[in-house]
Amino acid sequence: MLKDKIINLFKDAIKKALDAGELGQLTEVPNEIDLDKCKNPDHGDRAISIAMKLARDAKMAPIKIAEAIVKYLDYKSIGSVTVVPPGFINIIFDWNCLEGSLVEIHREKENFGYFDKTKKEKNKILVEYVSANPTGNLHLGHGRQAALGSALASLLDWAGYDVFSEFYINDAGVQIEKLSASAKAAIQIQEGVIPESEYPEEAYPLESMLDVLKPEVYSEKLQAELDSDSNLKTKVDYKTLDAELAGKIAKDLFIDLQTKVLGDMEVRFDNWFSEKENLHQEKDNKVTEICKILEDNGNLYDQDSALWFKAKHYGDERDRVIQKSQGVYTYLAADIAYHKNKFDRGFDKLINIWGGDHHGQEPGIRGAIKAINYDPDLLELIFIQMVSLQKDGVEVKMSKRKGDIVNVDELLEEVGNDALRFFLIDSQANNRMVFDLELAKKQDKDNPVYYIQYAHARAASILRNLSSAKINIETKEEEAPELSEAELQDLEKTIFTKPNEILQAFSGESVDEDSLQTIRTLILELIEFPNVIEDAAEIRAPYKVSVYLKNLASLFHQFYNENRIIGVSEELMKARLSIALASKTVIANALRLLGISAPEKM
RNA sequence: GCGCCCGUAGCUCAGCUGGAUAGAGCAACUGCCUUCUAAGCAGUGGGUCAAUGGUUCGAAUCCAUUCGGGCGUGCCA
Repeated sequence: MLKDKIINLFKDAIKKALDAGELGQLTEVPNEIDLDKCKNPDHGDRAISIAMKLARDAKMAPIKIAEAIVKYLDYKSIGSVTVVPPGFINIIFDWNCLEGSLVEIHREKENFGYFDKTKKEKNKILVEYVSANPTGNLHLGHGRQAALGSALASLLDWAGYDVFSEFYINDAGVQIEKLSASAKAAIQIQEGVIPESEYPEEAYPLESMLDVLKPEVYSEKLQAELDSDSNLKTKVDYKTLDAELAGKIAKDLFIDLQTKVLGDMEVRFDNWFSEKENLHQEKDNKVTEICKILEDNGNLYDQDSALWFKAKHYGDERDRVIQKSQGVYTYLAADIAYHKNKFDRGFDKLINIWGGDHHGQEPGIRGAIKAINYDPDLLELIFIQMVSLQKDGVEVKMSKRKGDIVNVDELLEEVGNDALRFFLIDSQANNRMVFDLELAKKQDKDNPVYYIQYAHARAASILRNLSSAKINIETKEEEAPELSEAELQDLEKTIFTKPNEILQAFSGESVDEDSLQTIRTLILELIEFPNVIEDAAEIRAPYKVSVYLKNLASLFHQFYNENRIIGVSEELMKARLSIALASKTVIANALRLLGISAPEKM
């Protein structure tokens, strides 16, 4: 990568300047040197501000440091540099250098930006996200977690991590009991056994139960259950319906529904981790085991006939109940067991994506991890704040209250996956966001998804048109295509591997300065892609990729408008084509990373 | 009350591990289609970076305090 090359050149220069004793009291080469973008293109392509940062330690004026560094800098292979007060070192790349980077994009194609996994140590990451209870459909909040979580998993994968994604199914405990009561009542209402007025108050919304518990579905499942259970051919008796069975059916239906909705969002997990099956087994119960470990460590105590974990000792604001007085374990107990299980599977890093309203649980789980002698620093929590929906200009707050839920599948149907994912990814996780329904539905330039996809489609259409025959408007005769199929196939070999020829075409033509600057800016942005991935992965921020894409698309449209490709000299055509195709490659890669389609035609 | 998060253009947001003149998109207004997709481009207007103080060569960015908003503060999950 060009960036690494430049940083290394600067490190070498600083080392030489140090050895020559020209950097004052500075004693060592800095570990980190940032390569900054220039806000003003007149300043150059990239800037280094290390001289200002070293000024304090060196006890020298920044500009003197910059001059000393440049004196030893071998910049010939990248271009030219200038030193500007108060101490910026500005870099202007020469064409060959930019061209070399373009060739790299063409060479790597769909792998451009994808980092080698063998180069990273300690790179096994588990990303757990969504983890909705199997007691209802997925609402917009889950949708944001799904979009961001899957985009993050993908981003980390691109950045060279070995990513494993997981959905924790919370299929044990009180919410399942509540689901059972809800499901039983919902079925009995539909069978006329009880009136709707008798639907329990402390139950999940009836409407959401009715969504999955349809007569033809539950009757078949109940009958199947009955048949497998006995040899008697009896009919289902809805009056004596077993709540647990009704709950199990509802749970399975909700898991199926969630799986389908997530699949429609291009969200797939490596593992669906069932709490019930993995932690609450009859034999070798992991939750009781965790309590025993905590007890042996002296981290538990009895009070009011409940078992308490000494969370306060580990930094929480108070102690937490782990087993209620009636003997039931709390959510925390299972969660500790789950985290122990994750650690025991040998990941180097655990990332949990939680709803922002769960942030109060962080000290508790961290404390517990410490209490069972695992390293809480390996656990990273990402909190995703609420999404509110804007409809007809009015903001409707999302909450779990009855009737106020907007489900992901409805949104998917309304705006499509590309727009849904993009909008949900395109903002920082720990900021609340507003989902503008009308904007997401728009299929025009106002909608950033279409704007980006359109850039890709435009690039694709150039390629298509190059190799297809044209009809002359005046003579109505068919003319030969610009490139034959064979030439098109050969494109990469013929125009993309000769670094000294591609961009020189521009200097031979009467290309105006603005157009050249557009091209420079576009190429610089294209080769920025791997850096964007690295930076975004580092701070776990997929939205950086979407922000990058919007900017890149804008630069491409600008380029497209200023530079015709078909109908110019062959030299110029190839030079421009190489840029258009590199753009197509990078846009496609970035969209793929985000789980959004890159259409060839729109 | 305490804890966490947020506050940048009318709206939605970038920029925040300190760097050069604070940027996009939408909305408003003005140009550009006989030429590769106008789902586009070019241009104009729009700011007390919530406020105050501090740190320093330099602060939207870091620190403190204040104000405003959200969430949390259960033997719920």
